[in-house]
Amino acid sequence: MLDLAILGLLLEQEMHGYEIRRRLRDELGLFANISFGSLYPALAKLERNGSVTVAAEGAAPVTPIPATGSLSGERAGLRARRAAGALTATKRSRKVYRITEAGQARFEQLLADGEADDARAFGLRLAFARHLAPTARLALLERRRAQLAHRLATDQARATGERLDVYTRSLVEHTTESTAHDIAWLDRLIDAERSGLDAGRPDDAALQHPTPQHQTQTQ
Amino acid sequence: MLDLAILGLLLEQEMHGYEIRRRLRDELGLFANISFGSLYPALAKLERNGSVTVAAEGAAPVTPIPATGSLSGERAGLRARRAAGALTATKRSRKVYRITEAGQARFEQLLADGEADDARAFGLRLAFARHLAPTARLALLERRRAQLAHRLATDQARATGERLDVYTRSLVEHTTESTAHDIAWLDRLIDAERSGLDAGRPDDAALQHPTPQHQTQTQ
DNA sequence: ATTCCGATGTATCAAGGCGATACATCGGAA
DNA sequence: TTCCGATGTATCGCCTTGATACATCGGAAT
Repeated sequence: MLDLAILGLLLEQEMHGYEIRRRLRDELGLFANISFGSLYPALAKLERNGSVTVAAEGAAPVTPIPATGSLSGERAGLRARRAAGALTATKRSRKVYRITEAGQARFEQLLADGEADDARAFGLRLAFARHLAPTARLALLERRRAQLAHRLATDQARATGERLDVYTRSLVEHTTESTAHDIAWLDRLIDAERSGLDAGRPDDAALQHPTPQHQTQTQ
Repeated sequence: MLDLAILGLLLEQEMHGYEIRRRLRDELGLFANISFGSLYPALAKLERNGSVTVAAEGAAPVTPIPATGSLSGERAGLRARRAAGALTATKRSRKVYRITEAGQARFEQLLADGEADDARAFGLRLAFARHLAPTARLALLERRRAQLAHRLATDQARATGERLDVYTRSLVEHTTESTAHDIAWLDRLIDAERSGLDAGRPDDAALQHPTPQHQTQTQ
């Protein structure tokens, strides 16, 4: 899940961890704050399995870590070292990540494999929907719509059936409205998507069966 | 977080784990499916710290299985007993939990301590809002409103500033709309809450704010 | 009638996300 | 000068999730 976000960003340009987080927060808005406790392990894992490589930067900070038995080393230590002019005058440590071909393949697989489309995963996939084939894009939207429609049904059943106190009832009703709102939005997206399909490839649009053999694309 | 949900349900009546899950799913709708991997550890922890007690089970008219001479009748009950090889053919194993006074105190503390009001936590607190004092209830709503107002501001900035592709833009815009919708809902709840305060305790209402209308006090 | 199956019920495990914290460097404000 | 906040990498403990295992019960299909 986080892998998808990371690879999707690296697809456009290489960058380091901190910036991945910033982009996710400032541009996508998806996931206000990805925690570093998620981000760095994810990057390490992606590097391990060959999806990304490190194009090192700023020379690694050589200062070998004193293998913390006691972390009591305080800022005093830092200050003293700097004052003493102790070197390690290295650059800022920074690891710039670049996506590999294996990583691109992994990205496409994660993007298409539509399991578990919760709100987060769906939002993420939609944000990268431009990398999907038109039919896959449509499938994504319709899958999500089906899920929401199902949820709407159970929510409405709950709202009508139970005897709830004022606050719970208000919550349930508002949840139902929100879901309906989401569905309406998806319907607009689906319509737009279908129009695009009709315009671009009238043959495919007319056919229910894909038959992707003779796609004379105008791409 | 889950503790709050569990204690809140046990407040009304004692029940066992599976039913807690069912109630959360069917009645509250909050958290479609709380996983057992969350539920049982949480119950164990609550029992350990004295918030709940187990009103042991197995009971019910049993018909203790006229054993066919073999061990087949003693498969019942508790794993410890099985390990010990003891016999006692009890009923289905079922642990009914009951909230203690310490648990009630814990519930009230969790409900009031409004840290970290994400959508889940807020929904949960609202579902139990009837257990809050009117002023605390109002505070809960206003805290949530402030958070959403802040988010709306940053979302709008994002929507106007960046150059985004069609899908991302649609996502951002829809997110913004949804947040605005949520805020409008909260405003209705807040107004209703203030009316209640005014009617019930005009003194308190006078102390709240000079103006009956709240305004966007973000930033 | 017996067998099979789905609902009920408790429990654990691996994977992963999150918040807090540590460590480290730099530029600018006080 | 000193202190502070932004940038930057990394780890730890806690919690949630999804999958899985085990066990029992009532009813439907054979």
